[in-house]
Amino acid sequence: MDSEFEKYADIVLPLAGPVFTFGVGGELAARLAPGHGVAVQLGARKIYTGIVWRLHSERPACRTVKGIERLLYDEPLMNGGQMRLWEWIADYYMCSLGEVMRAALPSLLKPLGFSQEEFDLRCFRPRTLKWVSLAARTATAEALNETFERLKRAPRQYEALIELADALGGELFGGAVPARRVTSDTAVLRALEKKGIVTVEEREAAGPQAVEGEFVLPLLSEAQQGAARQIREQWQRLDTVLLHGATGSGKTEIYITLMAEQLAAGRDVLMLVPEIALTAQLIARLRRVFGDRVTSYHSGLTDRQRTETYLRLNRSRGGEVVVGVRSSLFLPLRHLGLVVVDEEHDGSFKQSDPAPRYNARDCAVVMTRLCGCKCLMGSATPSLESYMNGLSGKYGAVRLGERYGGAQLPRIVVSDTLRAARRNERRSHFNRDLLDRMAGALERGEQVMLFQNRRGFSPYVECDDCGWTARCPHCNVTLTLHKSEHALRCHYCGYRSDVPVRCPSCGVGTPSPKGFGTEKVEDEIAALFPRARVARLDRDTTRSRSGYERIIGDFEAGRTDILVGTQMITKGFDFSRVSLVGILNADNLLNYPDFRAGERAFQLMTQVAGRAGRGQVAGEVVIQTSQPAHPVVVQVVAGDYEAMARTQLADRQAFFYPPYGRLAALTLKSGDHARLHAAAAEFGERLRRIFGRRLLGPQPPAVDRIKGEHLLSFLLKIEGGRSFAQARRLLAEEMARLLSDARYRSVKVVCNIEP
DNA sequence: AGCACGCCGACT
DNA sequence: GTCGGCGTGCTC
Repeated sequence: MDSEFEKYADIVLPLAGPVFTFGVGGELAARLAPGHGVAVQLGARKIYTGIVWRLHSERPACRTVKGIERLLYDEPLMNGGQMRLWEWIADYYMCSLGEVMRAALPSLLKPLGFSQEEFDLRCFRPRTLKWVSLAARTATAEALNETFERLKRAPRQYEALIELADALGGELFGGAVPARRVTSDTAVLRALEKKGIVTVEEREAAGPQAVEGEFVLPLLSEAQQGAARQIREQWQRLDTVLLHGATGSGKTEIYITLMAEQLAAGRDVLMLVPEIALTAQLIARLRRVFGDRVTSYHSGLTDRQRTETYLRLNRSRGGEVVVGVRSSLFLPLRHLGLVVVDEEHDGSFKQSDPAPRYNARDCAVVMTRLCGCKCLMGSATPSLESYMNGLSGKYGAVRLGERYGGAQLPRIVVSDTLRAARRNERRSHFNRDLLDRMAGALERGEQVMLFQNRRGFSPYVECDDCGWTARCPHCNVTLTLHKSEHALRCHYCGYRSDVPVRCPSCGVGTPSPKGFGTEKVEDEIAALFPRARVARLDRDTTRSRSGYERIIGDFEAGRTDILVGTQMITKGFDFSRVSLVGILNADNLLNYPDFRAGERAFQLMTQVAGRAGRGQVAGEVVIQTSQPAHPVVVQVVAGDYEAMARTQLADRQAFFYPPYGRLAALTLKSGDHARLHAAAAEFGERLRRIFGRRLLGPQPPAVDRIKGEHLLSFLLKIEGGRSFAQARRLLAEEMARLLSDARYRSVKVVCNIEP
């Protein structure tokens, strides 16, 4: 096998490991190019998909070098810009190219670990259609007439031939039509083929074709036109611009206008959105403007659909509009002119598990350099990182003030839960302030949204006698009660158990639900407003894609009056009949133990508040909290983003948190508690010798046992001005040293860059 | 990812 | 005595 190849190819395989080098021989040597998808054998018998990364003539230093099995597609699966992006991600986020490959390619394009025969079956094959044409010797008027004579005794074939002649019109020779226009019976077709009357060929089913023609662009208000003009101006000097515009100020119309300009120049546009949740309404809107050019890409599609999209875009000649979640960053658009990152502050652009732990928003900025495109970020509540980049001049910054279409910003009321309780103005989890307003809104035929940042019925159950709480056997967390399932569930590992009737600890008391989640809110609201139609939107009710669409559809059409939900309801929905939004418990947003808690609480509350009063009715928002004087609450009420940014940035600066420093979060995991601690102590000591006080930890994270593994974490803060690249290099060296230590074999290390 | 290799527990 | 559990390490 190892007959010394003249050429070698570094192949990226979808594994955590390094690239492997395979030999290139025979006719492949002339055809193979970087970016090509190939099949290679790894180990004794399994076949894997790989990407040709680099061609060279250095024989790797290993015993045997295998040859590449075969080329999978004639065209390379990715272009140079894409390859440089993968490399940047692997370097910056400290992962392998193989891990990037896993995130980047739909799985039909990367079958892995199958036997030869199985592999061929799993490989993507484009859908084909049968096309029929007249065989050469039948393709004249006389020959055809003779053939009809011959077929008198086969009426079905006769009929099919008539259909074919009809469909071909004058073009008897060389013309072809889809087989189903001729006959629906494949036996008839086969008979005709066997007699040599027609020829049948498989043709790849044509994907959607880009349409030409004018776009019907939205009319921009004066403020919007001004913003669009400023963005264009800023793009003269800078690749990335942040558009900071209040909810409902009409950012989407600006995106559309700027997107259209790119399309007119023959370039592609990519629009990144936080979740599929958001895409439906947006896609519909974009389709009204750009028609069939719009393609969506998200996890709700089948693998085949994603693969078809990938391959179609790979061949596209420009003019594509792609709307998608973070992984659409990897789609092979060759003429990328603009990446729009909508709701850029949203945390779901960052993948936290598994590797690559990349942030698609930050990658979009890098892509401006790698692909020569522009980036436009939009948010009503920009991340402090982006805001700061706008201030410092690294990004352009454009502010869009007023609400679109004359709609008023909602009035925000803070309702003190402790005071309400003291005055006996609280029924279960609702202050009278909120209930009265809800009653009013419902009476006027308006809709209400209630936000509770916790799913399930109650986050824990506790014995009233002895204080026992139900806990997960695999994770160090309490189990959440899901009443409709009659089960306790772990939100970390999915463990389920029955709800105990008697306390398993003291055997006397009864465990009762404490705290509240969306399910309980739904229950109680239904009891308090028996005539209202209540629905719930969270991860539990949207397991199935149809569930999600039904709930949203019902609410949109007014078949539901009150919608209770988690973060899911905060994102970009445009329901014109919602006049009241309630934030049921702002406390657990404000008290979240994280340096971003303040920023996130502001963003979340502002985003939820933005759901109210988007139509003609004025909107109102009620925030229930025990800390009405909390600065973040005050800033939300005043709609004062800048004040929030000032106070939060002051805190960040004092402790070198982003944007004044960069973070790497390290987590050590092991089933063996003692070994974990020993490894962490040693690892920590070595890192501290390098990084000094820039290293925090080891400390147990908020949840220090997940799926039976104990966790310890470190946080590395590299202040601005110090080389983060150098820090990552040193960190990688220490991680490698820890991994190679035989004593700590069972310990795993996860590194999350800019968590 | 898959698989072979290797070292400790309940069975024919 | 062996079958088999999964922890560990390697695959060009």
